[in-house]
Amino acid sequence: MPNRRLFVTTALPYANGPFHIGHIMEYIQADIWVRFQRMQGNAVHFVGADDAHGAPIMLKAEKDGVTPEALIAGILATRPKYLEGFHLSFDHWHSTHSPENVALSTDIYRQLKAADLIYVKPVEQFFDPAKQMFLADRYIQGECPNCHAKDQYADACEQCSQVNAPTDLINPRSTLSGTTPVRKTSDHYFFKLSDPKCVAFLNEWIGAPGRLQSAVANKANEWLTGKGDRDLGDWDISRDAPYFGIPMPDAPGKYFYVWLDAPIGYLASLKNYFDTGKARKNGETRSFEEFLTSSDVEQIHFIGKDIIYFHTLFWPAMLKFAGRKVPDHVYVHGFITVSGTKMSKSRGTGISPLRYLEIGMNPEWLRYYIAAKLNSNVEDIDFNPEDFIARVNSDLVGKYVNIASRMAPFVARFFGNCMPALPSMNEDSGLAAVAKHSEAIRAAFEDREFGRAIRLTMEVADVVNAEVDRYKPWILAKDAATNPQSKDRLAAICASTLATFKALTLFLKPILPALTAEAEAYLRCAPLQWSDLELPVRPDRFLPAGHEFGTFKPLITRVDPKQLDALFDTIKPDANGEAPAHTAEKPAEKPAAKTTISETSTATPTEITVDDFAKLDIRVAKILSAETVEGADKLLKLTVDIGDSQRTVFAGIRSAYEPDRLIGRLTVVLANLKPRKMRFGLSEGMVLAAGPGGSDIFLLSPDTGAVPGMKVK
RNA sequence: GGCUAGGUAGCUCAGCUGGUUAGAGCGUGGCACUCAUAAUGCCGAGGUCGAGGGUUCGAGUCCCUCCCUAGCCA
Repeated sequence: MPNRRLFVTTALPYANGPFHIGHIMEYIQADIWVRFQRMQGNAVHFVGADDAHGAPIMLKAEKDGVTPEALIAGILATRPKYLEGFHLSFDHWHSTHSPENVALSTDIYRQLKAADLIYVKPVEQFFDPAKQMFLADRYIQGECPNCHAKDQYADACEQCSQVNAPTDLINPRSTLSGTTPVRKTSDHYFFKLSDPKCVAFLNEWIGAPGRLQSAVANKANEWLTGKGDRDLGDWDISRDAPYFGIPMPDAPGKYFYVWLDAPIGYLASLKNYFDTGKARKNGETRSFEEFLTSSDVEQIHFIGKDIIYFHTLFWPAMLKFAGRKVPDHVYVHGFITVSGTKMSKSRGTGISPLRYLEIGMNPEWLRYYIAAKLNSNVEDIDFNPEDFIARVNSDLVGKYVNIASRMAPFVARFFGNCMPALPSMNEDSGLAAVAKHSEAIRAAFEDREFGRAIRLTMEVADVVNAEVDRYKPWILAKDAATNPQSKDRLAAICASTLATFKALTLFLKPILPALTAEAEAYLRCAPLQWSDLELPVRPDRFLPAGHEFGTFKPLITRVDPKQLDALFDTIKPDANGEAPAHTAEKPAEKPAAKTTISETSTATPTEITVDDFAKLDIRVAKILSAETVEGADKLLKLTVDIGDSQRTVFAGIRSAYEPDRLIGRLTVVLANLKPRKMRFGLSEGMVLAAGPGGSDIFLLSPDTGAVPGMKVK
């Protein structure tokens, strides 16, 4: 019988694009914890789902010329290759756009209404007459009333950082249609979070010892008590048609705000998991409703720090007053940065998890590295390429795998590839270190202190490597065939080391499922469970004498710095087709300046399809003018004719070309590169050139006969 | 601006309820070893613990002020 029954979720990713590294980090964190729980013999039901509703998806689908359903189905189809690729052991993956979610959302809403926590209030908002829809703040731009900066969104102005209401903006316009929005009133439905019974409940829920990390509880409390500069407000849960979402019952033309049905998607996914029989296969015989209402089930959500508000206030309150089970824990993590810079999808920085897999990098390297940096705090972690290489290569290859690797030849040669008997256990042996640390390692996993778990595990590895050095088995091997004393000592060190290796394999198993499966194959043991390691360690039971090993083969390869170059070299455009702001003119400025490891990049770019290539609008262009740029010693400002229009392009070719020589000549330009604002003006494309830089830069030219505007294909 | 966190060796991070000369890994300098995926072991250098006050017999650890970083403000 399992000791604990856990219902574990990760935050639902928005279905308007593929996973980014932040999603993968969260899933790795949750997956390690889940695998650890399973190794403890606990029953875990680990589910995820796509968050598929809301205006952004509706609008993106419209832009792409597809239905929202087709858009989210396409995204849903991309999920498995990531989940499998990074060994993420979800038991089920579903979508908020599902019958289960409609039923659950509707039901929960009705319960909240019955509990007298829903009311209607007219709200005046901007309305786009062209699109016939209300506009969320992010779709309105205008002039800042304070500093008069143009094209500012409501909220904080980029120039003067004054916070503006959308209705304060001067000359507001809809970014969807470009028209001037009008004010319009409509009824909105509100969830009465400020109701005393909600507040009382949340106070108790947030304050329950051990429920939330202390920093999270502090923050939630601050919101709850209005200790910041704003009181606790009620929650607007309706949106007017047109909206891609779940229709509200008894309210024609109204839909649930996406954030209402999104967390309910946790339950919808679980329900589908039950209804399709997967829960039963996973050992849970009760029905969905029975399971969820039973007090022995722990409901645990892993989320990022950006969505604490929803998960510590609305979500528990909704569940509570809909008469449902409330979350037992919400575990919050920070963001992942890359070389100290914040990840940005639109700027194309960060690491593409797909590219990571495509260029053949081992997913367990990333799992290990992320685990090594994670703790239970809400702290950002940084992906540092040099650090990544050092940790993975020295810990996994140099320490852990090396232990088996240096013993395997002796065992095969002198002991028939079988475990020798372990005569006695020294104070400073690897196994003594195992005994000393195993409980702390277990506790660290439980507490999501993965960095500590790894530190302690590597301490054991250090001890056993030192032990091998003291015994010097390579010297013993010289006369072990004829000298029984040497052979005994050799047996002792082999046995101690291999038993320790097995324990290390167990410790690393939640983090490195595939690698440790290989190690288990070498050890010829059943899948390791935490209970295999009884304390005090009994080598005769943990790894008995006479047990035969498999053939040892290298378990993992080292990270090649060139792979990291390849990872950062060509950052793929994201699903929106937005290319990263790479421009030919400033090769030295790209992040690779910090992230390049090897001097010469010989990375092989991944294959792309014809469709990928078709996204590039490469054209023949005629250079109409060329001039130097004041204050930029590498740049030339070019005006080019690309057939249907003229463009200004800044190109970093000054070191190789005199401006006068360029005027009138033909070259090749990437015309649909996202315009980039530079200090000297807007660059609206990229001139294509080859060469390492300096005086060795060579502009491309078409053969005679080409005219400006011709597309390269 | 208010609030919540964080600022410890070149890098990444530990330091529990205050207690002797502040730790680890990586990197780095030297030595040893050669079984092992040039892996391993030993020795060393390297920190005014963001700054300044205060409490205390004693503070990285508690209190106050300030500086910097990240995030939240629905």
